[in-house]
Amino acid sequence: MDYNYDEDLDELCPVCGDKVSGYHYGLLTCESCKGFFKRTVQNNKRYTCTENQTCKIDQTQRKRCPYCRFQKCLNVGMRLSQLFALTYEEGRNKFGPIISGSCLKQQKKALIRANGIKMEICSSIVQLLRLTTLSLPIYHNIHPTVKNLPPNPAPMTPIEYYRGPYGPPPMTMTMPNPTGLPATPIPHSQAVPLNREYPDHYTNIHDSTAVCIMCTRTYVSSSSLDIPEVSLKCYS
DNA sequence: CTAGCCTTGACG
DNA sequence: CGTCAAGGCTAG
Repeated sequence: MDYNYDEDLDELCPVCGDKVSGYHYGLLTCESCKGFFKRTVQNNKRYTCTENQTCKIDQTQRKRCPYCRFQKCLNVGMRLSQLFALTYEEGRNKFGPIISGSCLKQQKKALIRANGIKMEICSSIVQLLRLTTLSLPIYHNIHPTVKNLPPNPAPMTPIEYYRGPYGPPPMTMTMPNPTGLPATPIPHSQAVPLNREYPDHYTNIHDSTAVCIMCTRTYVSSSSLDIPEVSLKCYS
């Protein structure tokens, strides 16, 4: 439970409320939810909920309904790195250390300082920031199944979540870059705040707030949240 | 099956 | 070399 890679990670898992052990599949989660998400996707697990698919998931009850747990994993924003790896060269997720590392931690701390907001909202913003940094040409090459994620909280099975046009690839499969785009950062002129066209169904944030981490430009926001520009990275 | 610990590989 | 995240391993 207290296996911690980083003493700084004193926050709670957005899925079950356990102590986070680091960034896993796109956001700060605990070790158990990381493993659960891994097993679920890896083995194409199919769960069913014996209740109303609204089971409460917390540290003590997370074992009771894997269905609702997995839904919550998706709802809070857990994603395969594959989606992000598409934006860089193929192979291991190289996006993670850039977006998920100290950069985001710093961002989150700044958010908390600036706005006094808590973990749940932070996760949403973190997720929002991710989505807003994908360039449109690359976004179009993300598999439609992932792109057309159903509205929250529509249920989704692991296989639906993960299925590709040629059948489910193995977990460790690296996706070739279908665009032929160079494995280089995207110039900010091409970086489009995607949530304007494609609202993030999993964060419930549908305003037009968008921050381009490629150029530190903060787009007009209809949100009252003040997103600081700390740690925004410019690659151009 | 769950969850904690370990190993591996990428990156700065 | 240190850090980080993904995946492997295994005790319970």
